[in-house]
Amino acid sequence: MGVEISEAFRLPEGSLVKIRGWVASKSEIGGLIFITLRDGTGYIQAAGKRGVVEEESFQRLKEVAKETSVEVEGTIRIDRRAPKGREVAIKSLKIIASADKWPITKSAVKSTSFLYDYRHLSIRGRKASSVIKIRWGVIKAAIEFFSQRGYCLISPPTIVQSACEGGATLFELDYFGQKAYLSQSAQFYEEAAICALGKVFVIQPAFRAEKSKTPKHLTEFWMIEAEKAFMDQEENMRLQEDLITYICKRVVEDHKEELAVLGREFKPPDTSFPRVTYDEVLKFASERNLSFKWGEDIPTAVEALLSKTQSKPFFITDYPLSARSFYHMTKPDNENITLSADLIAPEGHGEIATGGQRIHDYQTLLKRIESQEMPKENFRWYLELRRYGMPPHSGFGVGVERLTKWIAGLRHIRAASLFPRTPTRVNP
RNA sequence: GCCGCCGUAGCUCAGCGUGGUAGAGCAGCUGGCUGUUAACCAGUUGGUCGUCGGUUCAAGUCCGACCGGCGGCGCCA
Repeated sequence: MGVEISEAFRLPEGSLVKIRGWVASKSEIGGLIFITLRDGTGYIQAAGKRGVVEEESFQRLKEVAKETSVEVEGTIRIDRRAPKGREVAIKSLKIIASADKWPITKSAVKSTSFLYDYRHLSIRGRKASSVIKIRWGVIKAAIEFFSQRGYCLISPPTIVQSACEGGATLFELDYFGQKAYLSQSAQFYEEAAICALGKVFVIQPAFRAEKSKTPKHLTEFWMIEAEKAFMDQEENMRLQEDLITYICKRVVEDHKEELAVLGREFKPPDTSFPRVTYDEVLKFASERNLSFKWGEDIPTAVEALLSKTQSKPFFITDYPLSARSFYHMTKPDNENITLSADLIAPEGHGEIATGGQRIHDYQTLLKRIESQEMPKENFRWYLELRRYGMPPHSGFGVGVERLTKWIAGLRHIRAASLFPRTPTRVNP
């Protein structure tokens, strides 16, 4: 019976095993051939000695190329010379599917563009696959978190006509002759759903047609979003703290090995993240000759510098309305400042979440849409929600790949995506 | 959208300043090696020098345009 490699590490010495996997590496020393097998659960060395291996199998072993898929039968042997002190002593080897010359070489790993041109193959690498597993850990933990708190997962459409963010960054498509767009956020649909379900969350892709060539932008990325009725901005920030803290803790518990492969020493933050107001950031910037105008978005350099002074995530609160989308509620005592916050990761990783309290009053929202000269007809249903008992409510969105980038300590967000979509890359 | 850098073998790069018949390492292939961990040793295959145009007796090298990628900014999440 076949065993997985992770299981083979738990079996006693001498166990007869059959392992199916791919040849991750090979080295030949005369009548002794080593192959490293990989099956998605782990790596194990298999050693074939002439005379011990059946002769036909030994010939196949000599010919086998990197990334061939094989079935190896042999016995577990404890041997300190083997990686992790254990290997399979090969008795026989079957070739399941042969492989051409493998293009991902030692020098190829130096070339970002080559690795992403060959992403369909380079994801087999130890580091690439570890990141994908960590990303799964992030999503899995988020599902656990919301599930424990009684949130309902909803799956809104990603083909939409109303834009949550600015219209300039929408991917337009022809929907049987009508204009439609790829969704930038599920937020509007969550707002509709909370009046049916109370508290909801979403895990699905979002699309932004921004030609942003930075280490933290993808044109297609996944968001974890949540929205809750009767929740104010204060409770909203606490919810984000709890979520991020939970995810970090769970990923560290479940993915020690993957983090080690990446050389990442990650300490999960304890709860209660610092809060900095927009005005304090402005002051921080002007003290360092990086000043910007009140009302503008915070420049990358300022955010990065601030982020490097922190050891855990922190909120930037009280953003000016001019730097925010139309639906944000403003403070009761200042209509120029929104009840919203960005959550910034430390070590210069930058923004990982944004949240805020939404306008729940019909007239206020109508005035806001009109004052920003937005196409009212596209927001008809969104506005209409405010005529049928819409309570105060808040929510937020976390970028899955940005969170993964921080936890895994990645230099670029594209490494957190299986097949990243960036302004210069839509294939493979 | 703006600024900068780069396109030469499957990969990483040298060659370009001062124009004159294309180089190295890695990978592959062949042979050797019974404990490799980025193995080692010997041999060897492999080229539309991104594309188009210009200058010149002659262009990988000089000039122009374009295309592609990377890094950063802006915009944004």
